[in-house]
Amino acid sequence: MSVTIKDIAERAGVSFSTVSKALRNSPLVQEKTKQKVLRIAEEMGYQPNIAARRLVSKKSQAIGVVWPSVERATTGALITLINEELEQRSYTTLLSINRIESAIAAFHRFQVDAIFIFYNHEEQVPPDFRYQTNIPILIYGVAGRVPYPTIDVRRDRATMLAVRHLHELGHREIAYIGEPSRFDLLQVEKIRMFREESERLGIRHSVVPIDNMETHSGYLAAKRILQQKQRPTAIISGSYDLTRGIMQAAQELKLSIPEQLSIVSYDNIPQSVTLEVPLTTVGVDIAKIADKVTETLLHLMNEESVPLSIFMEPELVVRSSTAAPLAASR
Amino acid sequence: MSVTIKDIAERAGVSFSTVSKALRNSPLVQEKTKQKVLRIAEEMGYQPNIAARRLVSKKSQAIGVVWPSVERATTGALITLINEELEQRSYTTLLSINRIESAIAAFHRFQVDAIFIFYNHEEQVPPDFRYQTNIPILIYGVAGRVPYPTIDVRRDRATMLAVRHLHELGHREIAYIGEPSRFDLLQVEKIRMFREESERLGIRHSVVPIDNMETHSGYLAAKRILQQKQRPTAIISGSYDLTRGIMQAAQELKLSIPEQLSIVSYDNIPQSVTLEVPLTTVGVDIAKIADKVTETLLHLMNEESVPLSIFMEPELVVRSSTAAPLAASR
DNA sequence: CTGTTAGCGCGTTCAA
DNA sequence: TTGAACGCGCTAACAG
Repeated sequence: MSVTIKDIAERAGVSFSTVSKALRNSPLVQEKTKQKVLRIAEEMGYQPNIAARRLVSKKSQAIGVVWPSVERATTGALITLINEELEQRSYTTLLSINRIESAIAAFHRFQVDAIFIFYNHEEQVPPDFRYQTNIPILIYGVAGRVPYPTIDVRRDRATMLAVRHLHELGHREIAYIGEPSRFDLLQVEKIRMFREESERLGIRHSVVPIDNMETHSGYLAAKRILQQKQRPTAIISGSYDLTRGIMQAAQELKLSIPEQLSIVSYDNIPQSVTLEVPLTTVGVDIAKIADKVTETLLHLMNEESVPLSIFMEPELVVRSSTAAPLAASR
Repeated sequence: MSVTIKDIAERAGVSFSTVSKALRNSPLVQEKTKQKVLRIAEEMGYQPNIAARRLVSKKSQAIGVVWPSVERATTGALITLINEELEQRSYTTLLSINRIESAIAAFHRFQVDAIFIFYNHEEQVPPDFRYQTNIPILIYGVAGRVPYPTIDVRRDRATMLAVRHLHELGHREIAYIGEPSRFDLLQVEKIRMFREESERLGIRHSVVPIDNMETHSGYLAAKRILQQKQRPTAIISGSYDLTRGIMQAAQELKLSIPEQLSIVSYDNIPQSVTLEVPLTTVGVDIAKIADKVTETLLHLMNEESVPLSIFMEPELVVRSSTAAPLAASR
C-alpha cells in the first residue's frame, strides 16, 4: 500500500484536509504546520495518487506523447526539450510507441490533459483519428491534413533559403543529398523546392538518392558525387545526421570546407554549432519549436483557442560551412 | 463530461451497479439485461474511467518503462517487442525519458503495476535507487549491482563463443571492433573476454577503438584495419549496427564474406538473418529476452518471487558470414 | 487557521 | 437476479 495523506495526517497529528492544503501550498495553513507536514511527507516518500486527484479536479498534470517510430537525432532532441519544458511547468510527460489509435486510447484511459502526436510519415497506414475523446490533441508534421491543430515547419521555404544563399555566394553547380528510397512526405517538399528554385535561378543541380536518413547514407552519397569529374561546389543536406556523413566524406577526399566545398544543412540543433566546422543551417531552431509546442499545449489545456495550423518559418543561419566557390564566375 | 455508468443505468432503466456488473461480464446478470446494457454503452460511446476504477481495484494494467537515452537499433527493437507482448496480455506500456528517479516518481503517481528500467551505462551519475515505492521494479543490464531484480545477458560468454568458433574454423588473426571512447560497462565485459580467450587459444588479436556504436564508426574502423598489409581473417563486431558498417567496408574493398573475411556479430535480432549475407551471431535472441522480461514482469505483479539476478546465456548461431580462412594453417 | 463533510466514478460486499 | 451502501484518495466547500 502506498502512503496517503491520511497516513501523513496521522503522523503529523492533524486532519487529512490540512495535509492536503499544506501539500498544495495553500495560504490557509500555518507556516509551521506546513513545514512539518512537508517534512513528514518527504520522509514517508509520499506521491499523490493521480487517479484520485484526477477524479476530483479533472486534471492529471500529464501530457501524452505519441511517438510511433523511434529514430533520428533531431526527433529525439526535440522530444527531450519538450519534456524538459513541460517538466518545468510541473507536467509529466508520458510516451507511447504504440500505433496512433491505440496510443490515444491508452492516454484517454489514463486521463492525460493533452496529447501530442509525432506524425511519422513513413507509416504505411494513415492513422484513423476518429477515435472519440475530448482530450485536446496537437499534431506535429502534417499541417492542415488532419482535423486537429497542427504545428509544422515550412520545409520548402528552408530549401529555398539554402539555394538562394548558395546562389548569392556564386555557386552554380549544387547537389541535394536527402531523398530516401522510402516515400517520405517531409522530404518530398524540400526536394521539390530545391528543383524549382535552382531552375528559377539557372543553377545546375542534382538530387542524390539515398537509402535512409542515417549518417552513413550521407557519407556514401557524398563520396559518390564528390568523386565525379565535375563535382558540385556546394551540397545541401536534408538533415543533421546526413551532414555528419557528408563532412566525413569531404575530409577523406581532402576537400576543405568551406574553401573547396560549401555545405548547408537542414535542421538547426545545438550540435550544429559545436562541430569542427560550425554549420550554416536552414530550418527552425529546435528550441523554438519546443517552445511553440509547449505553449500551444498549454493553451489547449486551458481551453483557449489556437490556430488550426501553425506554420513556423525557417531561418538561414550562416556559420562557417559556406563561402564563395574558389573560381567564382560572378 | 464523459458518459458514466450512471448515464447508462438511467437509459437502460436499471441501477448503476447492474451496469457495472454487465460491463464486466459478471454471471450475476441476466443475459438479456447484459445485452441491452452493452448495446447502450456502445451507442453512448462509453469509456470506463480508469482513474475511478483504479481507485477501487488498485490495478492500472499499465507498465512503466524507463528509457533515459533514446538510441540504438537493438534497444529500440527490444522495447517494441516487450510493448507488443504486454499489449497482448492487455497491459499498456508507458514510457518515460526522464532521469531514473523522476521517472520512477512519475510512474508511482500514476500507479503503474510495475516498472521496467533500461539502465543506461553511459549515464554519468549513478542513479539513486533508494526512492521509496512498493511498485515492483525490474532492471535490465546491471546484474547484481542494484538492490532490485535484474535481467542481464552474460556478455562475456558471447565473445568467448565467438572467439572459439573462429578458432575452430582455423582463424589465427582476428580483430574486435566495438570499444567506444566513452566508458561503457556493457562493452568492457565483452572486450575483456575477447582478449582473455584469444590469448588462451594463442590467436593474434587486436581491438579497434571507435568513437561510438553507430554504423558509420564500424565502417571507418573496418576500413582502417582491413587495409593494413597483414589484415585479420576475421572480425568480431560489438553490435548489429557496427556490423552493417563493417560489411559495407568489406564490400568496398572487394573482400567477399565469408571467403576472404569472416564476421561474427554480437546481437541476435531478426535483421541479422535478412541481410545479403545472413550473419553468424553470438548473443541472446532478442525475442527470448523480451519473453523473459515480460514473464518476469508478470510474476512480479502477481507478487510471486523471482530470482534477484537472471542471467541469460548467449548462443552461437552459425549462418553464412563465417567460414574457414582461405589459407587455413591448421 | 483547522477540521468536517460531500462527492468525483467505479467495484464489491451484502440485502432484498 | 437486482439494488443499496460503502469506500478507494483526494479536493473543495463549509463550519468551527
